[in-house]
Amino acid sequence: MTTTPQLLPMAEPAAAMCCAPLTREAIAADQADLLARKLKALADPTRLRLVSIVAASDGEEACVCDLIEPVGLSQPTVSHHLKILMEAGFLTRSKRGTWAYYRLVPGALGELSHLLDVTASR
Amino acid sequence: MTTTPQLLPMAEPAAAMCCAPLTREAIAADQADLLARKLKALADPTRLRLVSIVAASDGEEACVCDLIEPVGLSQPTVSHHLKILMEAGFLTRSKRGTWAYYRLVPGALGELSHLLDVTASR
DNA sequence: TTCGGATATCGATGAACTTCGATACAGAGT
DNA sequence: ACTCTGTATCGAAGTTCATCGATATCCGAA
Repeated sequence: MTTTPQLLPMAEPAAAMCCAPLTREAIAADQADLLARKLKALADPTRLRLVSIVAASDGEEACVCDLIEPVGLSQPTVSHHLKILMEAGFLTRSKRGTWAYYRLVPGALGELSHLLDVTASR
Repeated sequence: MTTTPQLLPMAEPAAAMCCAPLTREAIAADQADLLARKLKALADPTRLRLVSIVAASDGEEACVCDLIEPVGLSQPTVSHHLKILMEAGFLTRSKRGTWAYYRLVPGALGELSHLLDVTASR
C-alpha cells in the first residue's frame, strides 16, 4: 500500500465537466455533483490559503514544512487538507527525500473558473 | 418585518475581495475567509442546480414552486438553500403576490470566476 | 373576515467536516 | 542497525450542515 498509483475518487477531471458553463442551461444532477465536489474542496479558508501559498511560492511548489507555520495549524491537519486538494485535482505531490513537494495542477483552477463564468454563456 | 432591506451578513460584495486572484501571491486569512464563505455557498449540488435553473429560466428568474420539482427536495429545504444563496450574494428575491421570484445577481459569479482564474495572474 | 395557497421559519436528526494528539512510516545520516 | 526528521494515517471530539415534518406568516380571493 505504499506506492499506490493514486486512484482519484473523482473520475477524470475534464470528462463530465468539460464545456457548459453554469448559466447557459440547467446542469444535470451528476454534473452538479462533480462540480460541487471540486468547489467543496476549495471552500475552506485553510485550503484556499494553501493553494495560494503553493502558487505564490518560489518555483511554484512548496513542501509541507513550509506550509505549517503560515496557516498556523498542526502538521496532521495540514497534511489532511493537502490530501483533499490532491483528491480534488488541484494539487500534485512529488516526494524528494523525506520532503513532499506540492504544486498546482496547471489547468485545474482555470477550468473551474470557466465553469462559473457567466459572461461566457450570454 | 416584511420589507426588510436585506442586511447581508457578508459585508459588501466587492470590497475586500476586489482584485487579487488566488495565485499571484498568498492571500490573507480574512480574504480567504470571505472567499471560502462564497465558495461554500456554491459547493452543494442542490444549490448549483438552483443557480443553474434560475439562470436558464425564462426571464432569468424562477419562483420557488418552479424549483421544488426539478431538484426533488422538500419545499422547506429548497427555501433554505435559496436563503443561503441570497446571503452569499448570488441571488436576489422579489415577491410578487404570494410568489417569490429569485434571480441571479449580475456580477456575482463572474467575480468569483475572476478570483479563481490562474491565467489572470501569470 | 374567512379561506386557501405559496413561502419562510423552527426544531430535530443523522451525516459530514475540521481539528487534534498519538502513532506509524519512510528516507538520510551516523 | 539505530536514530532523527519529515510526512501520512488513525481515532476521537466538537462543530457544522443538509434534510425533513410541523408550523407560522403573508397575500389574494371569495
